[in-house]
Amino acid sequence: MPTDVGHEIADALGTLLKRSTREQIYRRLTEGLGEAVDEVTYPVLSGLARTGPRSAAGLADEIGLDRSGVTRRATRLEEAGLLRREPDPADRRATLLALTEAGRAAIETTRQRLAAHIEDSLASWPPGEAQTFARRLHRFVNHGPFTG
Amino acid sequence: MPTDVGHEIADALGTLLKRSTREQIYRRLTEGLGEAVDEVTYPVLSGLARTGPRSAAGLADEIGLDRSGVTRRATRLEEAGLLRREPDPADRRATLLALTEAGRAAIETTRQRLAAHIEDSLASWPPGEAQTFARRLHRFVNHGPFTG
DNA sequence: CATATTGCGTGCGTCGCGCACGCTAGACTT
DNA sequence: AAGTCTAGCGTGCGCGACGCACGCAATATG
Repeated sequence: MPTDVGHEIADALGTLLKRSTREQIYRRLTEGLGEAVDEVTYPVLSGLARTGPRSAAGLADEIGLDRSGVTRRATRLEEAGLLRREPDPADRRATLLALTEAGRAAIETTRQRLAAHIEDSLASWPPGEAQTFARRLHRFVNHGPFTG
Repeated sequence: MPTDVGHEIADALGTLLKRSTREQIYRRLTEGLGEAVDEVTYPVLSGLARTGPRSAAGLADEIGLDRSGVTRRATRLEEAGLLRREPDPADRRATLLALTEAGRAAIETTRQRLAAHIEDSLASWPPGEAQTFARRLHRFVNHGPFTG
């Protein structure tokens, strides 16, 4: 029960990033999406859903992976019918990665399900606290100690 | 910019668990500890610091890893002088994993440094908000949607 | 005393990753 | 216009981490 803010957050992060916790979260994140979607491929789908069709290099930058990794994941997702490669009309060497309808539907469904699960679990919190927490967490993750 | 609590938290978690973010956090978590300590071995040290000397099996359970993994990490840390194996006086097949003084010092130093970094980054938050956030985060991680 | 069980450590196969290379296509120089 | 340089993608290779299954030693059980 540290009264120290920094330590409390640090410990929470440690727990959150542990393999077991991480895999449990991802298992739920990818539940029912078929075996093509897992901890590794999820960020590809998620990234594409956020930004729309995109080159492999750009996507690699965003999810912090080597381009070769993106290529391989994309191939797996392509074979599963969740993603398609389309030639960039403006640049004939580039290939745009885009979600198929199935891909979009899959990730959207799971996002909904996960969000519902989280909200259920937070239903016992005092009213308003969950909203505040969500905003703070968002701020912490996107503009906090690890993102400059 | 979802007003939806569940989605906002889900997205934040997604970002947080991305490889790039994760590795950045761990890089800072293990900064200056020598190359024996990294994303993989850190939970071993952290777990031992929390619970004291412990059997490999028990530790494996806690950090959600196979026993073989714990064995290997322990060996690495042992060679680096951060951990020592001592026979369990009560059971001669068991080996207790315990931090050495160097191990304890190393992880303590880093915990301090990380906590300070986090607090620095949160210094611009309105007074009290950081404390509240830390408590909520702790609750979310340890008694939230993914820990029953 | 014989058998089953527990606890560790190790060999093996699998998987994900980064790096470096080759190939194609566009950009730039002269 | 031709030659060279750069950008973008995919693939082969080696590395490291992991889980599984086995063997060995020690304890529990009947």
